Amino acid sequence: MKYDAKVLANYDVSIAPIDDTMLMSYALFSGLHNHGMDGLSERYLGHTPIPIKDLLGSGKSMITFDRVPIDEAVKYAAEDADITLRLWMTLKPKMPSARVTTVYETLERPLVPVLSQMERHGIRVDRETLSRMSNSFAQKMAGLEAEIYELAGESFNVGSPKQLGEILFEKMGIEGGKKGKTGAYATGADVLEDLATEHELPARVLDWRQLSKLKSTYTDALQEHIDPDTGRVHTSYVQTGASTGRFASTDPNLQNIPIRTEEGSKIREALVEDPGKTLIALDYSQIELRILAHMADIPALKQAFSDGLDIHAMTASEMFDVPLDEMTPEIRRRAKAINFGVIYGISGFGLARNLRIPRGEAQAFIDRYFERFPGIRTYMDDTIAFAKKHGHVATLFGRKIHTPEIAAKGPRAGFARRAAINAPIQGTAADIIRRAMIRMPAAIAGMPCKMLLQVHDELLFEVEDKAVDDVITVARDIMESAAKPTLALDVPLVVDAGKGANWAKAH
DNA sequence: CATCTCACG
DNA sequence: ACGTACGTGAGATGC
Repeated sequence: MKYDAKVLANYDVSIAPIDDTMLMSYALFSGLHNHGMDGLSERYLGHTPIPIKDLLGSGKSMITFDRVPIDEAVKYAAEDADITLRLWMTLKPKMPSARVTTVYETLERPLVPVLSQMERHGIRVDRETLSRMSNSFAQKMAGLEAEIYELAGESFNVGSPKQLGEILFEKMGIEGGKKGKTGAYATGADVLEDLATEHELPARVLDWRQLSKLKSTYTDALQEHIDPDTGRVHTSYVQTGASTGRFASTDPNLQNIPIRTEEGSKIREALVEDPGKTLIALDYSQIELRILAHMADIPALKQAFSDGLDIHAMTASEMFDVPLDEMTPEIRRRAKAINFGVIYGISGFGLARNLRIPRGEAQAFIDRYFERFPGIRTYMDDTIAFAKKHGHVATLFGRKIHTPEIAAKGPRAGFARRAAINAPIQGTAADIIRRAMIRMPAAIAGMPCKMLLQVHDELLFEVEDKAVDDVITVARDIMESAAKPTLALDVPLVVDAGKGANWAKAH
C-alpha cells in the first residue's frame, strides 16, 4: 500500500481507510516467512503471479512500466488487484487474536502514510561534497595500491579476497592462514588486524578496504541516488524488512551511513539541510538496555537508569567490585561489551571474540554477571521456554516473532535461542519508536518541520530555523512518552537531541 | 547468483 | 564435540 500511496500522491490522491495484506501477513507470521505478494499468492492461492521481469526485463535493458505494451500491462495490473483482494479474503479471517489485530491496527497500518511522507520528502544530498571526497579517496587508494604492490612484489586486485589470500598465505608464506568452508583463505578485518601487528601489507590493505568501502558504497553510490527532480535522496523503508519489527532501508540504505570512524563520519557532512532550515537528530539513549532492565526486572539496572547513572560504569562497578570513582576506561569497556552481549543472547565464545580475551575468562565474566544480576538468567531461560512452548516470542506490545528453529538440533538451535532472547528486546524498542512516529505528524502539525529519516533508535527532522527549539521540545516529548499509556515502564526513556547544518553536526 | 566483506543500530 | 554473539543492505569478485 505504501508504494501505491506514493504513486497516487503524485496526483494529489490520498486513500483512507486502508488494509494491507503484506502487513497483515507480517503481524501474523513474522519470522515464519516473507510477506511479498508473489510468495503469499503461491502459499495461499496456489497461483504464481506473472513475474514483473517478464514485462520489464532486467539489468541494463530493463524498461519502465510506462513503456510496457498496454495489453501486457493490463493483464499484470488486473492480476495484481485480483490477487490482493483474494489474499485479503484469505488473511482477514486468520486474524482472530486481539493482540495480533491490535499490533496490525496500531503499529503497522498507521505507519503507511507516515513512511510514505518521509520517503517523498527525502533528504538533500550535497553532490559536490561527495564528489570531492570521492576524488580524495581515489588518490589515497592509488597511493596505498602502489605500496601494497611493492610489498607483495607484484600487482594484483586488492579488492579480491581470493587473490589477497594467495598473496598473504602462499606467496609471502605468512603463517596462520585458515580456509573457510569454500576452501578460500579468510581475509576479514579480524584476520588482517592480527596479521597487521607483524606485517605491513595487511595493515595497508585494511586502510585500502576502508577507503574502498566509503567510495563505492557511499560517496559514489549516493550520488547516483540523487533524484534529478528533487535534488534529494529518497530511501525506501521496508516495513516488513526485519522479523523483530525494525524496518529495513533500501535504494539506498540510509540506515548504515558511516559514523564510527572519523573518515567515515565525514560522509554525513554531505547529508544537509535545505537553505533556511536545520537538521535535528533525536535518538533514544540506551533504549534496549532500559527495556532489558524492565523486562528482566533487574533492580540495580532500573535504579541506575532512574538515577541517570552511567550504566556501563555501574555494571562494571557491580561486577568487578570497583568503586565508581575509581572506574577505568578498560574496565568500563569490558562491562559495556557484556551489556551488549546480554542483549544479543550472550555466549562465552562471542564475548571472548569481541573482547579478544580467552574463552574461559569471558565465561567467568558471564558467570559473574549472572551471579550479580540473577534476573537476567531467569529472563533468558523463561524466554527460551516460552519460545519452545509457543513457537514464538513477543514484544511488550504483543508483536509476535515466530521462532520455528527453536526446536532444532545442532548449531541452528544456538542461533534460534539467541535470536529468541534478542527479539523481544529489539522488537519492543522498534515498537516504541514506531509509536512515536505514528504520533509525530499530529504533534508537529502546524510547525514548519518535516520528519525525514528513521535509524532504529533515531529520528531525523528538517526544521525552519526559527522553530528548531520548539520542535526539539515537542518531538522529544513524543518520543520519551511513546510507550505510554500502553506500557508503564519501570525505567525512564531518555532522548538526546542535536542540531546542525548537516547530519554530522546534528549528532 | 553465491560468497566475502563491511557499513549501521 | 561443534560452532556461536542480535538485526539488517550493498558492492565487488568470480563462477
